[in-house]
Amino acid sequence: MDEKIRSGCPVSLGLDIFGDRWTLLIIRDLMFSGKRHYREMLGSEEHISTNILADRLKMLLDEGIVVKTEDPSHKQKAIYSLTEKGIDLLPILMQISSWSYKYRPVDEAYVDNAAPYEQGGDWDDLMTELRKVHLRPGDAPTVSNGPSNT
Amino acid sequence: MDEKIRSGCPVSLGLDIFGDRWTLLIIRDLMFSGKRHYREMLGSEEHISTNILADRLKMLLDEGIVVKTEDPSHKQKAIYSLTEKGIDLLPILMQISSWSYKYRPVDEAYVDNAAPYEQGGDWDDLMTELRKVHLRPGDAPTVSNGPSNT
DNA sequence: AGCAAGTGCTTGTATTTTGCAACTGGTTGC
DNA sequence: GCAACCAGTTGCAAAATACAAGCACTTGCT
Repeated sequence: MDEKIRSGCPVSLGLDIFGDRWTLLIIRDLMFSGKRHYREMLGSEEHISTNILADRLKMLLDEGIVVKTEDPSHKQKAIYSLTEKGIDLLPILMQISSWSYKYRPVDEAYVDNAAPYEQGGDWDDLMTELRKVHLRPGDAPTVSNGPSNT
Repeated sequence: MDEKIRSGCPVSLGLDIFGDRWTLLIIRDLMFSGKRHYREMLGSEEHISTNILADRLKMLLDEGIVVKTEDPSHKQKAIYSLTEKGIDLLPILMQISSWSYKYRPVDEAYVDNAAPYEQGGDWDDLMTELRKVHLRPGDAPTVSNGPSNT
């Protein structure tokens, strides 16, 4: 089930998916904070509501940006991972960060991390790293989420 | 008059401003479609509502991302221009486009334009061009809207 | 064996934002 | 002097969001 498409413009088509206050923060958690579980993302400092998080994760699964697997250590635990499509969102997050470092009051706690994310940075290394962590080959999703199930 | 800040994270700080369905489309209109007037933006194919457009333009003026000047040709006409801060959003739009070209059903009408926007493209030339068109030196905003920040 | 804490959510409700359509006060061209 | 155009504003319904509980389990501890 595709979300509503407003036009064939590439900017618009991107925003149709992640043009909201929360979606890219979930991606950020997966990419940079090493958060892989629902409760961890709930605990991020922006305090996303549990129903919104559930809704967005469902959408990201539907879109093939994220996959869900079982955690062997706990039958109720789910591990969320980025797909290649999700990892490819990194340059967008990087450019947003870059702009914010220039124009917004970024917290000092983040400034240390700023260097590697600077313009012309080595995103490729970072993406390679993300692929290693998220894209374990042969690791098909074990928690099926039939597109558009209830 | 700062909008609500959820955290000091650079991604979050960016989304606090343009993390919605419409704001970046307005920037796109100013950047790529040569639209400089209210009515022109209203006419874009995504059909933004007039109250939303008015609201977002007000916010963008407050944030110093856009400035408003009088159109000498018509006393009621206003010209909207990007500031440097606004022009610096170009890399974000480019990365969004790039991702959409790869993963979304971009309309054929846009595919011709795709080439110059490809990865590693020469955004600098485009930004130089935008500065020429939007940043006319000594052209201070003639319609004051009391920006409350830098 | 029993219980508290933890798991990914769902449900219900109040508040906020959005979408839609009509309308406003003024300007301009003919 | 009048229709078309200008940048918006206003009012209302619908949708999205935030907040707080609750649910059906599983796990670790005793």
